[in-house]
Amino acid sequence: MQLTRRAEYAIRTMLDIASNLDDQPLMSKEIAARQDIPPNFLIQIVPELRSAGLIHTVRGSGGGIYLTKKPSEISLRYIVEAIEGPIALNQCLIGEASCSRKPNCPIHEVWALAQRQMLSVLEATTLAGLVDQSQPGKRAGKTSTATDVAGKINNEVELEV
Amino acid sequence: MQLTRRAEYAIRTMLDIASNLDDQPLMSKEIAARQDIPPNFLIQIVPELRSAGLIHTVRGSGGGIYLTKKPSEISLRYIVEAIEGPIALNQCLIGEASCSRKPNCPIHEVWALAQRQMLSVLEATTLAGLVDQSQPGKRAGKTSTATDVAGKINNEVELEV
DNA sequence: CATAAAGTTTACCATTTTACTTAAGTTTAG
DNA sequence: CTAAACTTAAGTAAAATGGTAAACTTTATG
Repeated sequence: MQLTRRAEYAIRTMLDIASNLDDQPLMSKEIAARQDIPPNFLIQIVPELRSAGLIHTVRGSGGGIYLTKKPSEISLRYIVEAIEGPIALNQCLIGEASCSRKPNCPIHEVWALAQRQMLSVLEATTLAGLVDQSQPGKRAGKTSTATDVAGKINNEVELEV
Repeated sequence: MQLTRRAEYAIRTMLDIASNLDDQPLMSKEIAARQDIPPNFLIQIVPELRSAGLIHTVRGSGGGIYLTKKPSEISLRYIVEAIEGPIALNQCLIGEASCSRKPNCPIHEVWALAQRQMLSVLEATTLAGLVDQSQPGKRAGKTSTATDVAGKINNEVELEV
């Protein structure tokens, strides 16, 4: 019931790159040092982010990592699922035919709702929003922070049961 | 990031007992058979529910299990935490001093919000509500189903960031 | 009072996941 | 050509997961 370290490190890495204002790619080692990530662990995570299409990597001297999309287009959910695969708070929420007790299992419905609530936060939160929150003052335009999301959730997020 | 089988089985067990209209205690074996739980696994889970104060157990012939509280007073969160310990979607949400990156870690804030959203569902859902949902027709008075909760979440649940 | 029914306790087990570490590549700028 | 940087593939110790099994205690009932 907990985020893995891999995924947490992936989020920190993405956030570190998004916070980088220069155009030159960032080295994995630098990111690891800044974000308290075991460097040899991070170089294992980087290829996964690349396979998921979240980053580009440049090999060789002077190489490094940069984002493939704008920070405002990358949600936390997307990063987590790139590392851990689809989020499912209960086994019965995996795929369609994964629970023999459906239909009419009230337990299933509750977890489905709990998961939608959680995902709505992870989807509404983008790297751009997180950068704004850690770098106030520099905030520019339409991004989304946890505080913003908290206000929105109760008004705008669609809920269906 | 997923509920353990232990906790899922614990929920089914509690729901099975709450659905029982007789006054006599239910046998662990019967519950296991009805709820698709490996019987030898369930007899390991039952003592944990007892230690947590959720059920009373009666030993010896004619013994069995019954609830210590009214189904309307037992939330899903309570059952899950009885088995798995406190829920924490991210390591940094465990206790107080568990994250060296606080304060001002935007990642922490997002997970805290996501967790509150999830917990609000698990707290608002009681065994009584679940019983109602699986046994329509017999519904009596003020209980809470997933559908009800979905309606409530956006209006009544307190959110602070 | 014997016995079977029921929960209790403890120990064990195989498999998978987690969080890393290590080492031998490959690519590319300079 | 060589050092910087990512790539690939193993390996590994510890913990969690999902069970199974066996010996034990308590209690109703005949």
